[in-house]
Amino acid sequence: MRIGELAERAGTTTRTLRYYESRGLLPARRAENGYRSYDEGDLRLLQQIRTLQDFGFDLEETRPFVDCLRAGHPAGDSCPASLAVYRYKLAELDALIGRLTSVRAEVGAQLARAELEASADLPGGPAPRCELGGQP
Amino acid sequence: MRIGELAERAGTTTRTLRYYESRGLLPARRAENGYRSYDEGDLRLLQQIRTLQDFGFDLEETRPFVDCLRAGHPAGDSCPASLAVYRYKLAELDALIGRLTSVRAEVGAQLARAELEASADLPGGPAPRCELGGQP
DNA sequence: GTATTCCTTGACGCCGACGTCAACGCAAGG
DNA sequence: CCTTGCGTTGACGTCGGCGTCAAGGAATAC
Repeated sequence: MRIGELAERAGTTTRTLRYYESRGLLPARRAENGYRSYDEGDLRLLQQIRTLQDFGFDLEETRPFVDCLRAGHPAGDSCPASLAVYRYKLAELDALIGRLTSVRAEVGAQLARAELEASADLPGGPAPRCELGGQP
Repeated sequence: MRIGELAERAGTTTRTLRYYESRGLLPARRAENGYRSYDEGDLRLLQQIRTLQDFGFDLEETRPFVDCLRAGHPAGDSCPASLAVYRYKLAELDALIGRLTSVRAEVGAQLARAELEASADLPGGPAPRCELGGQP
């Protein structure tokens, strides 16, 4: 199959495939007329790349999976190098999620505080101050 | 104060300050010799920007806070536009954290599965299969 | 005077994963 | 023959937030 068909079947673009080839990730055989020629195996490699990309893996990080598949293994993650990337990625995700979660808490707190102060300034007077048994 | 001092006091670089000015975010007065001149108020503005940047806000998203401070309000988030950015950012953070969390779960599951399959292939035979009361 | 350190503007570099355009070749249908 | 629609390579553009020179002026120390 040619580049356009592969791109369409994988839900990507020809530009992307040429880019992968330029990175040495997905080299293509060539037909007599110079056209790139792909088979079903290439589609599988490409699907592996795309899946990991969707997970947010860097392109380089997909390489062990692709190599693993091309080495004849049943799955891209059947090789130790792939597992290492999984583990690294998990640690990275945990760190990122942790940071974002604490940022979310901070921002949420700031918003709550700012909203309080705003509602305390707007109406007629310092605030309703609710009906607490304080200083009358 | 001049640009170097402001940068140092804010823990950033002169390049960053010039960049902010080029974006119209933190314009500077000029001394007679052409040097940029800042005061304590500018430091406050800059600190506001840096805080939000550390939270992951885009530079443009800090603009309402800076404008708010410059308008004389006690805090950068004392204005409705700032609160709107807070809310937008919270939604964005929630969406991102959600995506990352589901990706983390996916990757974790893939790792577990791949590790299982690896350990089932390596040793002498299909697996130890533990000592369960099964088919002897 | 001169050495040092600050300041000025301008402009290119970087990063990743492509998008987009240019200018061309090749194959097939009418 | 001509058009249409694939393919080819090459090269520049994108985005954000600066880093990193380069070439020069200004203020201070000695």
